[in-house]
Amino acid sequence: MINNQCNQCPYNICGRIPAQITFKSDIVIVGMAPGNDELKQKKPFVGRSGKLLRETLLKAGFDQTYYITNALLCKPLNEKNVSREAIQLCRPRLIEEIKKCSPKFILALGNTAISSVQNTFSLKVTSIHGTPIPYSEDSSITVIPIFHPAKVLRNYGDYHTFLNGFLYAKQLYDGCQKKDPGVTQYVLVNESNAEQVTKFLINHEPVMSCDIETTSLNPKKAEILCIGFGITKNLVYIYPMDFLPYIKSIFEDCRAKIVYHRSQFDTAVLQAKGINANADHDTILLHYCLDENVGNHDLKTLASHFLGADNYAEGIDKSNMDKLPKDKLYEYLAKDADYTLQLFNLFYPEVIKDPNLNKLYHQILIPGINFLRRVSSNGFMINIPYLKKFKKELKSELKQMEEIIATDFAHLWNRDMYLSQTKAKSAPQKLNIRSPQQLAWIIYDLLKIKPTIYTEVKRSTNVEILENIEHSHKFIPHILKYRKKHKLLTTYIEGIEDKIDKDERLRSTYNLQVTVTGRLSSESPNLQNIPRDSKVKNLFKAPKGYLLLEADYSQLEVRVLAYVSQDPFLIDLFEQDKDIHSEMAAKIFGPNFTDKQRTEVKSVNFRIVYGGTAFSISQEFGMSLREAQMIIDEWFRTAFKAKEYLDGCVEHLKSKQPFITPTGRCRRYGLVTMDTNQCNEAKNFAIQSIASDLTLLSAIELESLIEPYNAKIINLVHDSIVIQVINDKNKVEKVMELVYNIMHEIPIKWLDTDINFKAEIKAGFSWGDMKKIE
DNA sequence: GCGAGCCTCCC
DNA sequence: CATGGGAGGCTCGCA
Repeated sequence: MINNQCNQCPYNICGRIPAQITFKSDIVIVGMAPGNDELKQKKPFVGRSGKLLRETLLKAGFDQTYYITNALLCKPLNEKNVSREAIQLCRPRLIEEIKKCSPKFILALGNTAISSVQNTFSLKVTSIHGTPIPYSEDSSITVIPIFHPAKVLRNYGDYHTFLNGFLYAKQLYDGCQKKDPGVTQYVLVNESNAEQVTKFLINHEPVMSCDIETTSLNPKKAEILCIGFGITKNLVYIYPMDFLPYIKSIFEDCRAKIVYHRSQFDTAVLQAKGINANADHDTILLHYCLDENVGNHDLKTLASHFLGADNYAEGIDKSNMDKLPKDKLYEYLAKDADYTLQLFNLFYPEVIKDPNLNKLYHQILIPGINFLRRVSSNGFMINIPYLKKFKKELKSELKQMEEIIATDFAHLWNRDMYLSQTKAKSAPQKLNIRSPQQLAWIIYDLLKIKPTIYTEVKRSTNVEILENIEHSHKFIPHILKYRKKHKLLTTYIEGIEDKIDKDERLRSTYNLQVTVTGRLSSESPNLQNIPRDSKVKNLFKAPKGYLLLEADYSQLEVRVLAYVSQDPFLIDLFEQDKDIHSEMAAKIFGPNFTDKQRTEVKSVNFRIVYGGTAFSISQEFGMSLREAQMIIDEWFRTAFKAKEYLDGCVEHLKSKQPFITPTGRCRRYGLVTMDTNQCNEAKNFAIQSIASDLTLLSAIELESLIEPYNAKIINLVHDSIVIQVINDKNKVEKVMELVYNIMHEIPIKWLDTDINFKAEIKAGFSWGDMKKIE
């Protein structure tokens, strides 16, 4: 099938699959391009992707009568970035092939296939996955975009979505109706109907959706433009903001439960306007219960996947909604509210029929999301004069260091040599010290330094490598120092400064639906990765007249390991409140262990719960593999039940059954690959998950108990709770006692165990200067 | 302007 | 090949 087009194609030299014999088929499957296996066998989809594709087709109920081809006949030079030119050149051939098959459905796998089939580069598989669209060449044929199986093999969490795509395709093939969200109608509230509509909404039962449109994505700055209430499929009532008293009365008196999508934002905005809104339900959390694998639970994506909604948000800028004409704004709001309610009616029955998910949703996620909104709203006080001073210092130090690069190290940069010796397409006149590519050229090509350690990234310039070659050139330590300071300035000084509110407080967004294990995530800014360096932590302070308390669960994950494995050695250790690092060191090295050995064991104690290997330990401490292996073997010989537990997790993974924790968390591995990464994840899941839930549950429980003592929770970091409390001796003592007791009791209550969970409390006026309190 | 890749910070 | 879970800043190539 070589034609004139091929002569112009950049991939013409790479080898191709020859023309296939076409045959009539109702289903045509279009992939991307051949890989090595495909080229060898001269057939599309014969490798790992092909195996997964065939298995999934079978699982979805498709028999063997489909025709498989690719958007490209040749192997691309760079699979991650396929040339648009090549797609267009190969397209006429694909169209011809499809025509000969005369299919009813085309399954387009991945972006390259979709681009070719639909003759456009604007469709992305992640947003239109599983949404049927008419074929660009013949609208009587339906195209269904689905992930490329290679994507699923790289990220097995996508398997659920992938399988759902095929299942839906099969339903359509069998003649089922397309999903249809219906036509959303809205009633605009005005002077004449406000009274009546409000009364109607207040008496409506049992559930209604609520969504608001605002002028900003920051709840503190956002002005509400309009509020919509969805009461039944396709029917939404919209209040413009002139009706605030009516709106208020709905939130105060309504009998229905209110469902939001990403309730933190809407309820925070309403709270800022003096409306006491709390989330009864949240579709983002419901979907998270049903699928912890997808990181994105965006309303638009869910509405498209589950309701068959079109791309109704196209061209709408969420941060600039006041620029939108009113009719467009209302239509958009109405759809958001309508789809939220429709999704709720779809997801909620699914969640409550599973006792674990039901418990997780009602007892943790819903109380949790309202709690986290309040933690965020409390905010963490920043020492602004100190921040300004710190910033100035760092800026001048960085400038000095850049000048040294420009003068003393100028000879290390040769633009032309760099361009000719690397694949770089462009390069600056002066060296950019922040560019890993340029740095790699200097280290590996110009200076020809050979690091003695291995890294996953080729020609890496990361800390490990730089420290390894620190003495090879005086330029290297300079880079290390620069990187450190630059990180400090950009991420922790400027990144924080940008986000301080008018009242000198920093408010992070805590997400409850991001991680697969149930840990929280924190963003804008991330308050969970503030450097331990006290110089940075001292940016965070207690307000005047207040004190900071920080309560940490000590060795939380090891204690959870003791719980899940019921290991007698570990349980006994915690029961007797002994120092786990010393006890373990004594078991491994005998009673006369050195401080260095204790440090090594301490590190192993933490790594064990992540599935750490002898290799990584030997790298960290520069010991032999044999020595590292000995430590691990002895560790597991001592805590043999822990070993059994971790091995059991791998067995459980093999069984393809979900992992479930006592708090109702569920980890489903749709595609079980049994690779190292997945096995380690399986070992770690319950430990990390239970540990983070214990902290969250303790914090939720504490919130109302410490409130009478003028104390508020202002941050959470995985196993620690940061509290601000009025600086009054009696009140501080009372709060500390409560914290200590609750953190001890929550595991007893939730895990039904007598394993001794213990908190450690520190106090201070500044986060970088906290002293342990006995 | 966007996304991938790299790097660095946390538990 | 070789420890799990995150956020975010920067560069660079592409559109």
